[in-house]
This record gives sequence, C-alpha cells and structure tokens, in this order.
Amino acid sequence: MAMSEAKSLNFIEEIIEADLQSGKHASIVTRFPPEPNGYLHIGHASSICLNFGLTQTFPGYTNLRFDDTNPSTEDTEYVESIKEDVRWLGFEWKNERYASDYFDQLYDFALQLIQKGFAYVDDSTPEEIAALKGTPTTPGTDSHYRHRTVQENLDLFTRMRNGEFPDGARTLRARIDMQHINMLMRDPILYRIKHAHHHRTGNKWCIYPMYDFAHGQSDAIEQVTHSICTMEFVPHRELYDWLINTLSLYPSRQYEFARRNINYTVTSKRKLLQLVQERKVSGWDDPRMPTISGLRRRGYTPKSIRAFCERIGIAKRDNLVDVGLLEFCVREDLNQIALRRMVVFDPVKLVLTDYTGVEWLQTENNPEDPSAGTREIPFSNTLYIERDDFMEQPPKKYFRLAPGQLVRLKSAYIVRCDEVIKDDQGVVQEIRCSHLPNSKSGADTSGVHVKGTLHWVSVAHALPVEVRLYDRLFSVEDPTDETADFMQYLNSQSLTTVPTAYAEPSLASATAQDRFQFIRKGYFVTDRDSTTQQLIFNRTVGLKDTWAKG
RNA sequence: UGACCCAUGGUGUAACGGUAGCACUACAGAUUUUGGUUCUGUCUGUUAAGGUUCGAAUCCUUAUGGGUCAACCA
Repeated sequence: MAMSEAKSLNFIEEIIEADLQSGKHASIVTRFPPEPNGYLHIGHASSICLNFGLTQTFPGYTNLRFDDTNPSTEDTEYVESIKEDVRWLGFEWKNERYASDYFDQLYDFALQLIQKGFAYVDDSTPEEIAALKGTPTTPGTDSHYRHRTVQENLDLFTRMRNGEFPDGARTLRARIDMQHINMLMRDPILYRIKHAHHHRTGNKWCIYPMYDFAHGQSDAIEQVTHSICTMEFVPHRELYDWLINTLSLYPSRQYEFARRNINYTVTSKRKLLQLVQERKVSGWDDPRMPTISGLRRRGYTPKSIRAFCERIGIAKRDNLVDVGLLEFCVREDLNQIALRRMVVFDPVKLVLTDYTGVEWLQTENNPEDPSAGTREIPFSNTLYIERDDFMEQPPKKYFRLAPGQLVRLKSAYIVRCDEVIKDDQGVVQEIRCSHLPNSKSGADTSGVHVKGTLHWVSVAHALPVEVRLYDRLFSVEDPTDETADFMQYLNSQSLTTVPTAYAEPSLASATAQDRFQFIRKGYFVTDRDSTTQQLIFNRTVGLKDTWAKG
C-alpha cells in the first residue's frame, strides 16, 4: 500500500511549488480582491478556496482586498456581506485592505509616470478616445494631446485632482503605443474624473484610478507574490507588468485560471443584480440564487461548498460544471450531520382499525451517527401518510401501500391495507388498515416480508409547518448562450410552497439554520423567516431518488 | 478576418516522453425499518492530419472547434 498517494497539484500549485523550491520565494502572499458592488457567488467561492487554500498548503498568508476604485457602484453594504461570506466559508484573512487605502500612493505613482513622460492628460471626449483607439484588427491613432509637456501635464493633472473640471472632461492616460497589437496597451486610461462620494474616502477625491492602475500596484504594495485572477484578464497582464516595471515596484506576478460556470444558473453580478431588481427572486439571499448568502439560506454547508470547489478543480479551459456535483457534495455532508425527522407533505389519512391509545416510540436521530441519539415519536390509530405512498392499482415494482399489501411504518408497526374509502369523485379519503401487533420496531419480523417502509405522522400530534421546495432557477443548462435573453429561460417552477405540511411534534423546537433530513423527502433547513408560530423549512436538496425518475 | 488563451468519456479534473486514472452522472447487482446511506461491477475519452521518437494525450507543424480583446467597469 502506498504511503500516501500524492494529491495531484493544479497548475498554480505547481508554479508555487517550483517558486518555493527554486528559492524565488520563501513564502507566498495571495489576495482575494472583490469589488464591493455585489454579493459573492459560487464562482467567487472557487477563487476564495483557491487563494486562501494556497496559503494553507504553502507557507504564507492571504489578504482580503476590496477593489474599490469606482465609487458610483460600490457600497459598504457589500463590504459587510463579503466579509461575512468569506468567514462563513471558513477562511480568515491576514489583512483587510482596500485599494482606496492606496489612493495617495497611486496618485504619487501617476505623478512619477508624468514626470518620466509616460503619462499625459487627454481632453478628448469618450467618443473621441474610442474612435482613436482603433479595433483589434486596426491600429489606433495618437491623440492631439499626446505630446503635452511634462509641466503642462503636471499642472492639468493637479487641477483634475483639485476639482477644477467636471466629470469626464479629462483623463490621465499612459503613453505607451497607440499602434500596439494589444488594445490595452493603446494609451490606457489611468485616472478619470468622478465627483462622487466614496464609501471610505468620502469626498477627499474627485479623480479615481482605473482597475489597471490600481490592481497591480496594490498587489505590489502588499508584496503579493501570486496574483490570481480569471482568464479575461490575460491581456491585462502585459499592462500589469509594464506598470510594475516602469514604476520599479515589487514584481508581483499575475496568473489566470478559467472561471467556473455552473449549469442551470448564472454567475454574473450584472445578471444576478437584474434578477434582484426585477423581483424575479426575493433578494440576493433568495435560496434559489447561486450567491453564497443564497446557498447559506438554502441550507448548504460551508464544508460542502469547499468540497465542491476542491472537486471541480482549477484549470484554464472553458467549463460548465454540472450542478448535480454541488448537490452531491451537500448530500454527502448533510447525510452525516442532519437529524432525521418525519414530515408528510401531501397527506392522506391512514386509520388502524385494530389499534387504540397512544404509544411513544423510540427512533434514531441519525442512522449514520449513533451519537446523535434517539427521540420519541407519538403513534396512534389515525395517521397521515403521503398520498403517493398508496396506489389502488400499483405497477409491478411498487414497494408502497396497496390493497391487501403489507408495508412497514418507519419505527412503528407493519400494517396491511384492508379497505379504501373514496369520495364521489373517486378521491381516496381514508385508508383502513390493521397492524401486526408483534411487528413493533425492533421485534423479530424475519417471517414477514415487507417491500417498503413509509414515513408517517400521528394526526392528533401533527404540527402544521410551511415547506418551500426549490428547483433550478433556469430551465436550460446555459441561460447565457445568447440565442435569447437569459431572463426568458427562468424556470417558472423554481419555487413551490407547501403551505401546510404535517410534521412530527419534535420539530416544534427547530430554530433558524437547523438542518434536518425529512425522511424520504430530502434535506431541509429552518428558514430565517421561521417563527415558533409558523415554522418554515427550505428544501436544500432532495434525496437521490432512483424510483421517481422513471 | 489580427493577436492572445484553450482543446482528455455525458460533466469536471489527472497523467510532466513509458499501463489513459479519479470524482460526479448513467446503468446493473448486493445490503437496507428512508426506493436514502453503504458495497460491488459495467458503459463511455485523448478534436483531426502530418512530423520527431524504440515509444506521443504529452514535443513540433498545420487544420478544425471554442473562448477573449475595441467600458472614463472590475
């Protein structure tokens, strides 16, 4: 037996291992750099697990850095939710930083660039700048303002900072090469004028750096060794390196991986925001949302999300991960920890004609975990079972209740269906059964053969609860495939509410975020809207069902 | 009609010139007081064509396919 099969490394881990072995770095610094303009989603979880996970396996630490260079879209509300989500996922950052912490230094870098002749103030309008930019296949053209003197640029940039010009009147641009094959190198804009209130710096600034002039420099200031981002930033790397070299900063390196896409959902902040704003969901934490807060409210565990991120891995190719894997990961975790309870969603009455009184029967809280203990559940002659657990004319492979057939009531007795009572419409009103007195749970029933076991609830003791059943938000695998507006693919069945389900009485004490397995129904979590008067449960995920999918 | 990135079963990901493996899914069976769990087994893969090599998923060339780049967003 091998001592330990070395877990294969992803390409970023390989790079780090090589850097550590070659002595390039003694330890590493990574960062998770969200923009506080939206809530974190499952795609971010992948990045969080990567960046923080790296410094758990290798020596070093990870910073949380907010990329807050655009005050018009950013807000502290998002800062708080992001911090909560990262912690909830189980990670702790070394330093909490903001790009806005570096505004003074960034301004100074800009001055240096101007002095070296590598930046200039441009008075062109956005339209003019776009027109002169060229296209991916045609070179750009120099701006009229490209050759201003250092003095003039210094003067104008200072006045930009001092608020002498209105929004959009001028920009500071790097002077690189308008003919460059990489469009990002065609004199990229470094600073723009925005008379906007910033969530941290208030009204101190009216010019704000662009992403490219803030991100790499922030990495360098923090001495980030491995700056990991997604593939769409590949063309930015050339500019990232150019700025670091030109300003002689700490040589942080950027590495890119492919963002993870998951089928039947969207993970774009713009699209998620649209769902929220157009009230297609109840909010950022609607249990159908792929946001971390939505998954949390849905009942997902941090552990299951980490396991998912671990399984889907990190690579550079385009991908569309099956949401079924996420569901597998949460079932895997919940199976170990969720307490079992019995709840009937769509009841039909089952009456035992040969039983009287009430018995409190003992049953296990979790067959996977004996330490979860046992509880007592009340049994009587009038019960609810699921309507679809009975069929008058069952197909051959039906294991449930049918006329003349035997079935086990979970943790109670084996019963036989003797009679069916229907109304004028032929709808079953009541199923009359007799029980096998010697078949009480735990007794030796080796002589009796029962095919199925049903969950049930005693009518007199039943607790009415609300249950919310969720399904995928979109009806197609890739709602962003662009053959139509993604909103057209919304799944109208994504939420089904069962206003009155009947639960065993022990559920009365359930409080927010308690997780359960409702036997044979799925995994559920107490919703945060739940009260002792009105218990509400969200279905996290159903049980794997090899029968239903026929 | 340019540059850059990418290409391994249905999905995701390994194999670092030497037996194409793992997980999920699907299917079949065993066990089961949850049609759950657990266990066993099966199916399915290197985009194509050349080249280098004793040997190529891996290196080279070309083709094909997918993605990215023309925000004062990040």
